[in-house]
Amino acid sequence: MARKPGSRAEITGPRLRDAALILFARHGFAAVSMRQIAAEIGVQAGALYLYIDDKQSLLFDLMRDHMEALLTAWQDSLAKAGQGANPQTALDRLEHFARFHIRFHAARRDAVFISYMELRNLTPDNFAVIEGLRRQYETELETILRAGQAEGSMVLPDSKLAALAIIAMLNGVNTWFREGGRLSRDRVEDIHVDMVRKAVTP
Amino acid sequence: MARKPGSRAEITGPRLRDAALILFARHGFAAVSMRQIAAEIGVQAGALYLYIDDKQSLLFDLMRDHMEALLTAWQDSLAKAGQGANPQTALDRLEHFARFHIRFHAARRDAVFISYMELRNLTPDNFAVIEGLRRQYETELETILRAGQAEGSMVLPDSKLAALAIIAMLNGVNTWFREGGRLSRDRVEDIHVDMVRKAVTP
DNA sequence: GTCTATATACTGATAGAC
DNA sequence: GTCTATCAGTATATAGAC
Repeated sequence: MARKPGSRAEITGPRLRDAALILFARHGFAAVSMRQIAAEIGVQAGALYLYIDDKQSLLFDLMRDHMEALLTAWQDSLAKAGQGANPQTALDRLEHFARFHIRFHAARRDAVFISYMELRNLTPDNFAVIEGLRRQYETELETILRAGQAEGSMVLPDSKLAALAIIAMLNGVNTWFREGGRLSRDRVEDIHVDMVRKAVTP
Repeated sequence: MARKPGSRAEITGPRLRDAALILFARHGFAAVSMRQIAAEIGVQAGALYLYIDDKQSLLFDLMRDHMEALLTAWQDSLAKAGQGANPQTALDRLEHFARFHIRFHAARRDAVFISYMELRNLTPDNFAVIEGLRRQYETELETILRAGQAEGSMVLPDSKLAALAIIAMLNGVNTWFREGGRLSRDRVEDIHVDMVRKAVTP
């Protein structure tokens, strides 16, 4: 009996992706071998190729899944916020975005890390796809900033640049925040929301 | 004659570091082979080991040199600004820091990239050294922010967190700014300075 | 579905000729 | 100072047994 007792195909695939995500985030895509991933989930290296085409498409799938989950979660969050009867101001929507961004990314640190750090390990075609998804997300914020300018509640010399700067600031949280540290997640969120609001108001 | 005509030891060492910096930034430390670096500067792989101990210490040296250059340049910039007779407000010093940060980093994109991205490829000992230098730099900004609070010109719930958030925002410039793009470097600088000032003022 | 075994190529680093 | 040659180890990916 070659098949290991208790082996189950329907869970090996997801476990492979989970293990790869963690290992890529920790050591980097190029530094992780297929053998390491296989060892992590208790199979031989050859068995991985039942679930993936090659190492490159494994990385690409992880990044695409993350970006699509991000965009979907944002749309869901928007829809939920829109259910209330009262219309939101652009500043409220900016705060909503900032809190969503910090929370979503804090819950998926490994995927975030990979999606920003391993872009250069994608083939040009795969890079273009991920880059497109990232732009889509940036545009969501930019739309809010433009609305704020139209309202007059925000003053921004360049809404595209402001969007990038705000996302960069919010992403910073991901590089150093640890649950259980000096500041609670809520406190970190509040402080960032405050700085972001002030940065865009007259 | 084994030695290549025109070979000069005094320039091969620096050329090795320059080539490694570019290749590591472009493809990642783990993805770059010693042979690639050697090919880039026109020598054989074995010859590299006349100038470095091993691949790890090559990475470490690049990162340490960058961080030390950053700290030295900041001290120089501070000294130059201090030569004027009039004392600077904390907000002026914050603006000075922001402009210095953007300019210094824009001029050394590859070194910056490596120093943030390849931390996980350092041995624990080497990591601790680089981390210490990075903290030193963060403390420079934090000192300015504390002075602003003492003056009353700034309102910050947490100066350490504010320092990290500001640096994160300023670092964002490095990931997308290209000379000759839609916005000039001065314009990008001005917009960031404006947002940073507003983010910390009451 | 997973195993073992293997093909082919490349890795970092060293030894010794010149 | 740089070369060639090489070592021992590892890489991705595949073939075929069970």
